[in-house]
Amino acid sequence: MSDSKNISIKDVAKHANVSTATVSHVINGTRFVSEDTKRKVHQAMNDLNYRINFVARSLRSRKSYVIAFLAPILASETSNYFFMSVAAGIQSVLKQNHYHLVLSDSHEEAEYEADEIRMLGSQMIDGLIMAPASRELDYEHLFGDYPVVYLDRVPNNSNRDCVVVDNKTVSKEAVQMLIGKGHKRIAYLSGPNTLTTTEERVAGYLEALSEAGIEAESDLISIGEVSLDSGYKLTESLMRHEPTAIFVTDNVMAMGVMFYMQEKKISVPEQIAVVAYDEFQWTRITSPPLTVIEQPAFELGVKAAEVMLERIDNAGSPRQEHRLTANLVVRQSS
Amino acid sequence: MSDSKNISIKDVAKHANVSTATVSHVINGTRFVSEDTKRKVHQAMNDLNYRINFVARSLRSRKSYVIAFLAPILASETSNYFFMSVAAGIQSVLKQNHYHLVLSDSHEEAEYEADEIRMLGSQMIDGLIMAPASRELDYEHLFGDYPVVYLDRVPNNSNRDCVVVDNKTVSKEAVQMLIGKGHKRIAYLSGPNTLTTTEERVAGYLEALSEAGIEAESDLISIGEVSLDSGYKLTESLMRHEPTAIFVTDNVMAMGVMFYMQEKKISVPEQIAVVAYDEFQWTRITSPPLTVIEQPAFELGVKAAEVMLERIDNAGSPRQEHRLTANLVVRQSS
DNA sequence: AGTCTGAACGTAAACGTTTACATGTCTTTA
DNA sequence: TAAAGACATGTAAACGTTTACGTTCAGACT
Repeated sequence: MSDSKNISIKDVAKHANVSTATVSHVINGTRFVSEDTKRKVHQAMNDLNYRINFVARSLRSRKSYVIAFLAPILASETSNYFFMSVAAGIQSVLKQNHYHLVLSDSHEEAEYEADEIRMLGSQMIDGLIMAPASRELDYEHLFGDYPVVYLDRVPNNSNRDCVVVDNKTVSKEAVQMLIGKGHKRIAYLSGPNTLTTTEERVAGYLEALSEAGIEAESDLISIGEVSLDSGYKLTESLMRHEPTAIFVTDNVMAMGVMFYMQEKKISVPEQIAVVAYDEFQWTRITSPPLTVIEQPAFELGVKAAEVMLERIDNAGSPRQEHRLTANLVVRQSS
Repeated sequence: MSDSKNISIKDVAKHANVSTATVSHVINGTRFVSEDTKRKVHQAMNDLNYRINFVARSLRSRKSYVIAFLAPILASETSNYFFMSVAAGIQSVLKQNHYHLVLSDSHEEAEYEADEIRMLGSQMIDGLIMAPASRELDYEHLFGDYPVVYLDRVPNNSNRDCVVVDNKTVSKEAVQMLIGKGHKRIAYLSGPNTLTTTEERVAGYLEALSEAGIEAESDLISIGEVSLDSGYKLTESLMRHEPTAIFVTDNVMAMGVMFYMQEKKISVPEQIAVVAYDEFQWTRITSPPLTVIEQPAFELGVKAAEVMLERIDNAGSPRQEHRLTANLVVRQSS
C-alpha cells in the first residue's frame, strides 16, 4: 500500500516550494506559470502520489461534473434494454466532456422516483436527465436548482428542454403497413397512458385506422402494466376478439405476446401478425424474426446529453425540444 | 421558481434561532435534541426549502456515499446484458443503504478502463466494484485509497475481495450433457483468455472431454474478440472442422453463432447443437429456444455490494472470496 | 532617479458541512 | 446552600480546493 495519509494540494505546494494557488493553477491551466515551476510542481505531485480531491473542488467551484440519469432502467424483471442504450448514448458524450454519470432507477413508480430525486439532493449533480414515470405529476418542487432535461417522455405543462421520439408518425406508419397487407382487425397493446409515449402511439394507431375508414374497436385496444406477465394476460383477452394483427408498443410486453403465441401454438404471421417496439439484436433471431419499430435510443441519449451540456453552459438560452424519428423495420412477423 | 440563492445550514440555524451544530444534529440524528427545537428546525428547513449539500458533507465527513461500478456495461454494440443485471443487483442493495451508484464503462479495453479509474480520482467514491478487462494488468497503482472488490473476474495475484461465478463446474456440466447426448466433436467458442472467466470455462470443457476419453482438438477451440461479428466469423471457421455441437461462452458471441446458423440454414439442433451462456427472457423465444448457462447475475451484484459495504464498515476484516454457482438450463437447442 | 508596466507568483477568504470541545441551566444530593 | 451531575445547546476549527486581490521584482521609459 502507499501512504495512507491523504495528500493535499498544500503538501504538494510545500514540497515544491510554491503556493497552493500556483499548484492549483498548474493543475487547471488557469493562469500562466513558468515552465520551471510547472516542472517542480509536477515533480512534487508525482513524488507524493497526489490525487485531486474532486469533492473539495466541487464544493468551492460549485460544479460537480456529475449528471444523473433517472429512468426505469435497472429493474431486473421488467428489464427495459431501451433505456440502457439511452444510457450508453448519454455516457458517450459525457465522457468526452469529463463528466460522470450516475444512474438512478425509478422502477417506473412515482414514489421510487421522488425518492431518488430527493436522494440526489443539491450540489451533488450538475444536471438531471430523466424519463418521468408519469406525465401527470408535478416534479418541479422536487428538483434542486440544476437543469433538467426530459427524455423520451414529457410531463404536462413542462417548459423544460426535452428530447423525445416522434412516436405518432412511426406508429401510424406501422399500422398503415398492416392495413396495406389486408389487416382490418388490428389490436393495440401498450403500457399505461400516464406516459406521453403511449398517448402518441395510440394516436398514430387511431389516425391510421380512421384514414383507412376502419372503425376503432375498444375491445381491440388494451392498455396495462408494463411487464411480461401483463403482456401475456392482455394478449389472452385480446385474442378473444379475434384480431388478425397485434401492435404492441413495448418490448417487455412484446415478450409476453410472443410467449403466448408460442405456448398456444399460434403461428406468426400466418395466424396473426405482430409488430413490436424497439430493435435489439435478438429480435432478429426470434421465431419468427420480429417486425419492429426501431427507436434511436443511443442517439436519444446523445442528444439529451448534448442539450444538457449546452444548458449548463448557457442557462438563459431558449428552450430546446428535439423530436427524433423512429424507423419501421419490416421482418417476417408481419 | 424558488429562491435562486442557495440556502445553507447557517440560514436555517438563523431562522430557527439555534446553532448550526443543532441543525446538523437534527438532520443526522447524531445527538439528542428536544422535540421543541426539532420542530423549529424542521419548520425552518421547510420555510426556506433547505436542501442538504452532499458535497460539503462529503468533504468534511470524508464519506461520499457513492460506489462506482466499472465494467464493459454500456457499450452499445457489444451490449452485454449480463452486466446490466449485475448493476441492478448492486443498485438494489446500495439504495437500501443510501448509497449512490455511478456507472463507468470500460469498453473491455485496458486503456479506457485506466482512464475511468483515474477520472474517479480520490474522495469522490467510497468504493469501486469492477470487472477488470484483463487479468494480467496491475491495477493497484491506479486505485485511490478506497476499497475495491472484483466482480466476475479477478486479476492475477490480487488479494482483494472478490465475488465470481463458478464457471468451471457448470461448463463441465454443460459439456458432459452434450457428451451424454452422443456428441463427440464439440466446439468451444469464447472471448479472449485474458479474462479469468474464459480460463475457467475452457478448463471445464477440457476436463469433461478428457474424463470422457475424448481427445481435445485445437481446431475445435476458438478464442476471439467479444462481439457479434467476431462470433459470426469464428463460427464460420469452426464449421469447417465439422463439429456436431458448439459451446459458446458469451451471449454476445452467441448471437453471432445464431445468425450464422440462420443465414446458412443450418438447423439447430438437428445439424448442430448449441449451448450458450447467460439466460435472458429472449433466449426462450429464439428459434429454437436456447440451452443456456444461467449465471446468477443479479445475485452477483447483490453479493458484491454487500461485501463492499462490509469492507467499508470494517477495513481490517479478512478477505472475502465468494463463488456463486451457475445453472444449466436445457432447452431445444441442444 | 523616479515612475510605470508586465510577468510571475503568493495570501487568505470563501464553499457548507461535521464534530471536538465548551457552556449554561436545571435538578439532585449531602 | 454549594457541589455535582444530567441535559440541552453553542463555538469554532477543520475538510481541500478555487480565486479575488496583493505583492514582488526586473526592466523600460521619462
